Amino acid sequence: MPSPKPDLHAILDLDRTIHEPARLAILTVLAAAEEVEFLFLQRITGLSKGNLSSHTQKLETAGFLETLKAFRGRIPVTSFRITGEGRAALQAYHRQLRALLPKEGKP
Amino acid sequence: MPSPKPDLHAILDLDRTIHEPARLAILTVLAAAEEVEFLFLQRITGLSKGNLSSHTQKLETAGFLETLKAFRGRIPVTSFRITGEGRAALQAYHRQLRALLPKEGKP
DNA sequence: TGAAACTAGTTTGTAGCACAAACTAGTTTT
DNA sequence: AAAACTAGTTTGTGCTACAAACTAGTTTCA
Repeated sequence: MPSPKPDLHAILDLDRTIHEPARLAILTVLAAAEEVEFLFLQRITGLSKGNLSSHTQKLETAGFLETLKAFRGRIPVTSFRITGEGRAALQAYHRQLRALLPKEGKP
Repeated sequence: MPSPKPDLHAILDLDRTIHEPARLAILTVLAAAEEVEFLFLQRITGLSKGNLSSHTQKLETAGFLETLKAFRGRIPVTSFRITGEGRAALQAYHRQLRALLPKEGKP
C-alpha cells in the first residue's frame, strides 16, 4: 500500500496565488509565450480588463511576472513576462496537482 | 501539434465548489472512506470546527454529500457520506486537472 | 448537587478576494 | 472640436473563507 490516499497536506498547502483559475490561466499563457501583451491576454482568457489588471498586479506583487510598459507609435502597450520565480512556482504547483490526483486509470 | 498548450477553458471552467482546497480535501476523504465522522474529518484535515461545518454545509447544498445525524450513547455524532453526484463531480474535477497539466516529463 | 470542564457542532463577525462598472488619460476619426 | 476609440486602472459591491464566540447538552469532581 504505497500511496493509498492523496496527501491532504498537498491539497491544503496549494499555492493560493496560483490556484486561482484566472491567475493560473495567465501564468500558463506566459509560461508558453515568453512575452505577452495585455490585450492578447485579455482576448484569449476572456477576462475583463479590470479583472485582468488586478490579477496581473497580484502576480507581479508575488514576483511571478514582470510588467513592461512601452509605446507602439503613440499608443501605450503593456506586456508581461513570467519571471524565473514564476516559472518555478508554476512547476511546483503542477507537481502539487500531480501529487493529489489518483493514479491514472482508477475507477 | 496536437495539444500544444493546456486549454484555458479547462482552467477557467474548473468547478469552484470543488476547487476550494478545504472542500477538495473533504471530498477526497469521503471518496475514500464511504462514511466519515465530523471529528475524524476535522482531525485529519486540520480545519477548525466552524470552517469544517460551513464547508460541509456548502457541499451538502451542492448535493455532493449527505449529512447523517445520530447519537453514540447520548452524545451527538455527525457523519458524512459522499453522494453519487459528489463522486461524479470529483472525478470530473480530476479529469479537468489532468487536462490542464502539461504532459509528464516536460521541463 | 451544583459548578466546572468537556463534547459536538452552529452561528456570527470580519477581513480579504474576485469581479465588472465606472473612470482616467490620451489618440484617432469625422 | 466633438465624438468615438484605445489601453488600462481605480472603485465599489457582493461573496467567501476563516476563526471566535456561542448553543446545547453531558460528564467529572469537590
